[in-house]
Amino acid sequence: MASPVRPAENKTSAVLAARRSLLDRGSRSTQIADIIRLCILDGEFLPGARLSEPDICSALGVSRNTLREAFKSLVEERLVVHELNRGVFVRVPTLEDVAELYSCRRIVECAAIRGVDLATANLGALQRALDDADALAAQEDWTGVGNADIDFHKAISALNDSRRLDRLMNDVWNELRLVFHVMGDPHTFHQPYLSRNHAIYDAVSTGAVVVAERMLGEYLADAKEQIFAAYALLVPR
Amino acid sequence: MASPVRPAENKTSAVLAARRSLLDRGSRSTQIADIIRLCILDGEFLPGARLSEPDICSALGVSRNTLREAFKSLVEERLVVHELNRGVFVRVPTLEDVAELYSCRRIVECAAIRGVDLATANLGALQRALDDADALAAQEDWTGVGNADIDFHKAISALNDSRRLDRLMNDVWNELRLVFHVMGDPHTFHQPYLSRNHAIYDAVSTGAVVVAERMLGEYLADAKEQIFAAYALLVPR
DNA sequence: GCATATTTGTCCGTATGTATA
DNA sequence: CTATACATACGGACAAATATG
Repeated sequence: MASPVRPAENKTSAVLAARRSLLDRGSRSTQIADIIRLCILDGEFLPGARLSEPDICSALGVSRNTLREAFKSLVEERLVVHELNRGVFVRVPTLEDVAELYSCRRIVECAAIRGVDLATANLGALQRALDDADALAAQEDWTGVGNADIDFHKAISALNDSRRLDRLMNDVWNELRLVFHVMGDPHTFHQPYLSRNHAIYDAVSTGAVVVAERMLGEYLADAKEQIFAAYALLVPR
Repeated sequence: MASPVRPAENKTSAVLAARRSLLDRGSRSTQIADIIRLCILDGEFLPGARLSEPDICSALGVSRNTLREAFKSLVEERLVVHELNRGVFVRVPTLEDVAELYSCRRIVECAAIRGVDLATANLGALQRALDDADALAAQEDWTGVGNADIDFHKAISALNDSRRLDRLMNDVWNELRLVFHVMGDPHTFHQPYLSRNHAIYDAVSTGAVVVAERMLGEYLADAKEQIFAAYALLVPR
């Protein structure tokens, strides 16, 4: 049986490993897409902002071809929109988008709860997200609480055990981040829901899946209503 | 009411209209992606096939840059896979992919049935797909029956009234087409399920959504089992 | 195992069309 | 309306990786 760590063949292996961590992630266009994605999610590029090809090319030191390949990926992820002959812009989600985002959450998260098998399911990620949220709430780090809330609900979706649905929900949360960026102060929205996450977890972990699914459905309906009302004041139509 | 053909303002309008029909669909890379997508779905490029840049460039008369942008979209749609420094290949779905495909179908289609509101829902598309399937079955056009089966189940998903989920399921069906292409004779799988589609429709349209959802769940479990068993003989692992 | 040919990854220059100040 | 800036698309170039004989 192979040892988990092979003896180094020569002194370059460390160097190669270091390069791996940078280059193994894929082609340059993939790396560029990763960088721009982070800038958008962090709010450095806000919804509606134009992503100028010449500016970003010179800033990142890549050619237009490479950048345009990166844009294609981001368009498919719905983080940016491409207007023919006008360029690429960070997406500004519509009210309808918000409604659909919460439809997705309801369908996928509720299906995960409903289908949970306590004999095989690993609830550790849920427990961990709740612990994180509690600790961060004690420090009054509400941004951290918001992120832990997201982790908790991503962990719920992950109970479906489907890489494909994980990817869908990742895209959903990314687009919700755009919504939060439009609304300005994002994470205060999550704080009041912390105790409801605890209640949902308790219900699931004790096998009361029907109760848990109902609570989750109400949670999402309330959250959607709150976001929807606030967002309606900020976007046209 | 506007005439379907507006009076020509000048002689160039016809030329412009002709160009529109080609160009209005988006950038050239988008058009190229559309063409390649159709080739893959039609089985002209089979799973595992390599998509050579020089070959396709010369065949379609576009530059490599444009083609590579098209590839990026198709990668994101999961129709092709990109291997660094090796090129682009039509995806060969794994057994696990098949399982996840049917997980998605179960979750999204069952949610659609469960959430249906007969007061507002439009079941016309379901009825139409069933009528088509019946007519085609009478002609023993089993490929047509298969396509009508797909239409019926896409129409079920569409009851969720979410563009986002429609897109997800479109990608799911595209990937299932890859599975069918690997299996050779695809559409005979659909034929035995025709009567079960009728039963599901009857249950939904009479308001028996709980019954309908159970029947749909069993339908999908059976279909998954059949495909899974056949596919396991054809792909490694 | 090696030398060669092919293919990919990336950049640059440029011509053309489109949008905007 | 003109001028400017920008996006679109092409073709050529070269290094690096891969496939082939």
